[in-house]
Amino acid sequence: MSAAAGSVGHDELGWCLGVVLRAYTDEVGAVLGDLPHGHRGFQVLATVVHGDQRSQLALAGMLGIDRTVMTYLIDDLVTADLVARQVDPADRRQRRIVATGRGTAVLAELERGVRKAEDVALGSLDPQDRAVLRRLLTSVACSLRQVAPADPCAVVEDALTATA
Amino acid sequence: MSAAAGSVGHDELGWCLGVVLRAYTDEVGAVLGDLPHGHRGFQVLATVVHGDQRSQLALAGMLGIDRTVMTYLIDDLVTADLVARQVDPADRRQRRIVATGRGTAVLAELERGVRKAEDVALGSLDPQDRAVLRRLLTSVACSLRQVAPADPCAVVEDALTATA
DNA sequence: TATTGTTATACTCTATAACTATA
DNA sequence: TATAGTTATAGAGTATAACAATA
Repeated sequence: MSAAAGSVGHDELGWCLGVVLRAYTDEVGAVLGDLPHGHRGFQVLATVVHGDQRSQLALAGMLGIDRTVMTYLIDDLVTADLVARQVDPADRRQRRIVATGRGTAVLAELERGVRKAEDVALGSLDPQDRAVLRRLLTSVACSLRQVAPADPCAVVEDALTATA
Repeated sequence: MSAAAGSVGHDELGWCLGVVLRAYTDEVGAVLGDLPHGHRGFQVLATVVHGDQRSQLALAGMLGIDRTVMTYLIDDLVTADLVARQVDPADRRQRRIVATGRGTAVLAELERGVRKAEDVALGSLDPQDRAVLRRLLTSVACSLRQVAPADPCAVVEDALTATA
């Protein structure tokens, strides 16, 4: 039973995920600059702009962030004039989070840089393998979060066509 | 520009990696039980047993853990009688970390459970896609950490043969 | 002088519980 | 009573700097 034979060494999902995620946060962190709360603030902003989940609780569930943390994140995004809180008229307990004009513009700018940073993190793969990896990861993640594969995760099909 | 068209929503590497890593740590955490420091303690133990990097600094570099944290991790693994510190005779500044007999046995047992937990986290993929994802992630991670693809990352080839 | 490991400190992220306002 | 959001607190995880031992 040699070192390369079994489930040993660096063939370990946790190690791989950790290494890649660290590379991602390092690369993306440099792109995001002074955005409040770095890549987590970015994810919140992106979900607000592109997603359909807009209550703080729905955002927290989608991003795997505790609802108590979401309060602070959104506080600082509001202070930075990137998003705003609106009381939901249908249920006055809920706050609908909407992007400001500035927030939408800033996000569009940041997303270009983030996409480049992502490709740097995956730089050792050729474009085809990169697309396959993105597709598989997106599939697993959407399945884990039980996101309807119809709406936002139709992106999976985009990755496929981009590969071909 | 629909939600599914551009680089939007859940087609985002950071979100995918975070979701999958969270699922991994949840599943694996249950398997590891009272192992000191959970999945990080496991990774240290696995690297000690299978890897060839054995100084604390080398372990820290491999696992992306700060060297000051590595001190505490190894302290507790030593207390649990899973590893031991030995002064390197060739360089008395360094400590060589070696597994105890109990550490080796415990790791072998845990690795079976961890492998199952990993497959649970990737459960939505069929076995072939799962192997492809493992192969690509391992490739990226080894490249990022500049691990010699010869020795431990020859596992990549194992994943390929397992796929075929 | 540089490196390995240790210790102390602080900062970020996260988790829990108590509180409010609405339903 | 139950839920959305807030606040306060404590716990992990991590990063920085200062220190001892060794090279």
